[in-house]
Amino acid sequence: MNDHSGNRRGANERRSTPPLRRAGMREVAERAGVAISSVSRVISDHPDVSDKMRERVLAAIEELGFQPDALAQSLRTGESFTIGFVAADIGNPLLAQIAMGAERVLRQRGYSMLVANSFNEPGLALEQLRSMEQRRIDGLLISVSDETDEALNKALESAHYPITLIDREIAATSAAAVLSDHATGIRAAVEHLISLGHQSIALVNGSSQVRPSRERAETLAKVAGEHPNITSTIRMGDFSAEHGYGATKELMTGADAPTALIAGSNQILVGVLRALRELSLSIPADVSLVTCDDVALSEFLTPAISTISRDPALIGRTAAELVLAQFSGEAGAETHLPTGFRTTDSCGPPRQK
Amino acid sequence: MNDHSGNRRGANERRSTPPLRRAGMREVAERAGVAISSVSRVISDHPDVSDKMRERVLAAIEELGFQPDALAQSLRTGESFTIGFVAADIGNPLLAQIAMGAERVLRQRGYSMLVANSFNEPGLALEQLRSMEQRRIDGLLISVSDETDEALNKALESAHYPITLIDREIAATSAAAVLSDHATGIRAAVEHLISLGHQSIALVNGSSQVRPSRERAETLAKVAGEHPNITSTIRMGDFSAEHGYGATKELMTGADAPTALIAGSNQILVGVLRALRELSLSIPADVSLVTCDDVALSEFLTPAISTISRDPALIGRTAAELVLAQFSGEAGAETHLPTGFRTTDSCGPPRQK
DNA sequence: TTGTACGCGTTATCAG
DNA sequence: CTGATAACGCGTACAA
Repeated sequence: MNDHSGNRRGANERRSTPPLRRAGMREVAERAGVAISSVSRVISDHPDVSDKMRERVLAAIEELGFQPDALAQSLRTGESFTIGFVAADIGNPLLAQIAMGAERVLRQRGYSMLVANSFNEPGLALEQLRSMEQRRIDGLLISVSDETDEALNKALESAHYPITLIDREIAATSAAAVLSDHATGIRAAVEHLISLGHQSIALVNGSSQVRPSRERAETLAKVAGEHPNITSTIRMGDFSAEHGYGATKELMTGADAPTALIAGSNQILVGVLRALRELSLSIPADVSLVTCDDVALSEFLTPAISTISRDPALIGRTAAELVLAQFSGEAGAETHLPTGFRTTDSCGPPRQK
Repeated sequence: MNDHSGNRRGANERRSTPPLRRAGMREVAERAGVAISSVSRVISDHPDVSDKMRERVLAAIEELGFQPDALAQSLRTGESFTIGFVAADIGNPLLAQIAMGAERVLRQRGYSMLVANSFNEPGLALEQLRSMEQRRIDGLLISVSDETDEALNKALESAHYPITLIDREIAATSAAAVLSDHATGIRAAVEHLISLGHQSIALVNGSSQVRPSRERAETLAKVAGEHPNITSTIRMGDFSAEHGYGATKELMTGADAPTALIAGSNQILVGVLRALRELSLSIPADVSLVTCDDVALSEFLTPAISTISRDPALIGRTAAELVLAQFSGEAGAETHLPTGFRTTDSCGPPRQK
């Protein structure tokens, strides 16, 4: 309770105030007049310790402000209680929320999270993975930027620790995965657009090297195919505003411009909106608009943007639970998380020709 | 290059494919027919190693896929090459960007980043701090949610490693700090509002326990005092949409409603906008609006919101550089980073009475 | 230039 | 129930 750490004179040869080198089990053992191994037993809650022993040791620990050295513990036990998190862009609010959700449950279970931003470079991601392995992470949460990168995949396959893929699909891996069910969300959006009378729908998509983009593209094509006279256009690219801007300009100034647009990410949405503004196209009079994933303030746009949404914190929490679950032996499971569609005034009937 | 790791039969008693336990220096030394310390010298670039030695060792390392164990290294050397990052809400894009900026320069210098979200609870932050200390972080980046929390401050003061405060001011600490110059940004905003004819300006502010809110409040009061007949109102609270909503409703339905509003954070802005929408008050006809820190999509609102902005990635990079700089002996420096003001149509002359 | 031996702070095994 | 003691994987004086 009180913090006058060790005011007894003479007992300690060092300058009194804060112990320069933090105390170790050794000092604790001496202070308590017991063996070092007994101290160990106390801090690791070993059943075979007498109450008197525990008392003495805990007192010494308190007086010295002892904190066990996690590094030494890890070296000895093999467990680091550290989980790695690698993603292309934690600056993206979606991923930041996922990371936050994950960190929360990890910490609750006694784990710390090591993060790394791979900036869409598989090479960097691999390097970061190595760095984490050297730190003996007990598990890994990763959202690769390219599911086809051989070197990275090989590293993931041969990893000796549990892995959870975040919205990614890599064939030859036994990793667990949290997968968002993009299909139902985009299907709802597309069907809604079709019911409004749209016949030409375009998807300004992200990278084809990752699952979300692929699933969205496939679903759009599929749904379009289920209805007569529906044309679907897909512009693959990267998850950037630049791509959103360029693709939208091309699409909307081309011969048969689509009457409805779906932006494949919040970054892409920014580009799409810039292009539409520049072209003086209004929503939904000139073109209906849907985007993927929530963005702050989107509710205040005029019109608000229809959104295919999901719960990022839940994704993060689930990912964390999935890595931890693998410690109990079970193989990497695949968990599917729902996706919703919230329609707003950004979707309306297409302009009559 | 090739990955048929050790296909020689008989040499290894284990199943051939991937070595179950990763190789250590010991195996490398045996394989190369040298002493274990020589291996150590090679991987730590010790000058006194013959080329032949280096060759042999590197070959063995390659063949075994050896990676040095960072934990053991840390235990031995005392350096963990790990920096902690503690903040109240990494889900907040501002902090996520800061974290990203920091992680980038840390990694470039060979450091990994351990993150923790403190959810505005000093108690949790302290716990996380302890956890990181046990992991022997070499330094810490922290943005406390309450500069007056005694327990946390005491822990920071007595820390044995360099610290950089992120936009926080704690008296009794020798930590370095990256401080945004909120004063000039908000001064520019307020003077602009005054020049438009506003005489009653309100700040829907964040927590008074942190520097940014205080500096903004002080500056608003000061600038108002420099001009005749200007009334300033300040509503302290927390950095939440709820506070923004509640405060705005009260302010705008009260006796002398202000003609201009400044939102103290992007979360607060959301609440302010909700309240204004509910009250059917239009911007800037009924009330002019300014917010602090950039938010995605704010450029697409009608009108776009005037913003007091700063560069979050730069803040993060600077914070990282500031911790690392302290390794070279120098005391914790204080770096001030600029703040700008971008005005848009959300500011206009006040409605005539 | 290279090898030997000890210690970093813990945990775990084995006697007592 | 408690106490010595050997690892964990590596760095580093020190000796050869």
